[in-house]
Amino acid sequence: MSSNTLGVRQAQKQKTRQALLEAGLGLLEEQSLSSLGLREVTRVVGVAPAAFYRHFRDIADLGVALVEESLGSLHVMIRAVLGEQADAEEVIDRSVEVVAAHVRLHPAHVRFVARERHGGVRAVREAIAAELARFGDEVAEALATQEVSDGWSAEDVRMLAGLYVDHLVMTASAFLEAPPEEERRIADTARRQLRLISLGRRHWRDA
Amino acid sequence: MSSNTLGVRQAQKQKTRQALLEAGLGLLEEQSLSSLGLREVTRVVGVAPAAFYRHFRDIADLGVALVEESLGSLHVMIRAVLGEQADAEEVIDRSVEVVAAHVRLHPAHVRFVARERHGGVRAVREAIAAELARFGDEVAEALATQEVSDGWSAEDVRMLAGLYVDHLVMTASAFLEAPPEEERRIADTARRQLRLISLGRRHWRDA
DNA sequence: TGTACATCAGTGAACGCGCGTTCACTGATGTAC
DNA sequence: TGTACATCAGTGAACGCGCGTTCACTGATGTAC
Repeated sequence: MSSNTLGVRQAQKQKTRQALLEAGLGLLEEQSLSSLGLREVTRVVGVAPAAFYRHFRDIADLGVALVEESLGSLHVMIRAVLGEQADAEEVIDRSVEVVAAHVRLHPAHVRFVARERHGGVRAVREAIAAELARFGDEVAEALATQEVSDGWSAEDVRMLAGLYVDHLVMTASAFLEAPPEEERRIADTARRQLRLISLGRRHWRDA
Repeated sequence: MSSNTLGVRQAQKQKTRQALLEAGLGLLEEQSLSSLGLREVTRVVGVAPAAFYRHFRDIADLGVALVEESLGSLHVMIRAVLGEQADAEEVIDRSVEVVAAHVRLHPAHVRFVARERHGGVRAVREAIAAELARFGDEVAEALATQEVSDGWSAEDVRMLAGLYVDHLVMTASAFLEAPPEEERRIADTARRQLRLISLGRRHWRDA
């Protein structure tokens, strides 16, 4: 075993773990984490129920792992959008496009986060809250560097970031639940809402 | 049996039905509807499991009944706040107070709506969506009568109403999850967010 | 008011089933020499 | 390179348990006369 590759055993273990995560995510499209069964998950993967315990303490533990997998990618994505110095209108258009694309690419992850954000498993709720708070901090950081934020208190910038994060989650979940023919309408509403928020932002200092 | 009172039998049936709803709501504080068991509910009420079927077809059916109970009262409440012609700042303060009071008074109902809005039971998700859409329509109606909305398209007013409804649900759920000492901070953030939205609203026509 | 019959909310026993967890095990992979 | 031993991911059988649903029933309430 070389130093930079996993041994065959480790690699196989990771593969099984990943398969359990994917099976769980798939089964969660039609139920909540608090009703997901350990045997259901292992049945889909094709391993014995007892094998589950080699990877997770229980289903809640698997849920926490899914949180990291689901929200890890968001950071990079939105920072790329917000980081660019561009016209406000362009940033709004790109943001909504990025959200729509993300939902199309990772529907199960998005559903998982929306569903379990207020779901019945405390550990998972807390993991999502922590991850979204971290995400909000990053958005705030990006917003703070923009000209429009001159003279804003850190608290106010963070409040605005919270508004954006909540709006993002709402929009993503709206894309998810809607039939394809409603996608344009949802994107349009999301853009107008962002435009209104952006307008309020530009007049915040004068108020 | 007189014409305006229920017979003893009907009255007793309603009492049991209500007890089942309350027991279900109580049990949902620590789990999701999709894992709630019919036997759990009847056990709390103290009736035989089979008695459940005299009132609901299954647990999803009980969930739909809980939606109506949970969201029926909102309409009256917020219309009272928005109906008054008052200073924007006053309306914001009163709105946040009303939400905080509602959460304090009906925490279980609020938790239920937040949790099952994106939960694992389709019929309940759809019932909540329909109820919130109806609520959004009412808010839009109230907004349309205000001076600030002069020159707004119906679509734009509805978009703004959606923003308010989502914000309300988010704020209610934030109050719910937070410890008492954070209530002031949450209320403060909610007020500032509403202030920013209100600001964007006032400048919408000029944009 | 009194009687005879109908209704129906709630009972309690029974059913087959899938659940989470435990345990000693197997056999491929890893390590030391 | 070859050998002897250690590790440990996954097995398969077993357990006790609570689940949703069915059914014929009981007895209080309701209705007709």
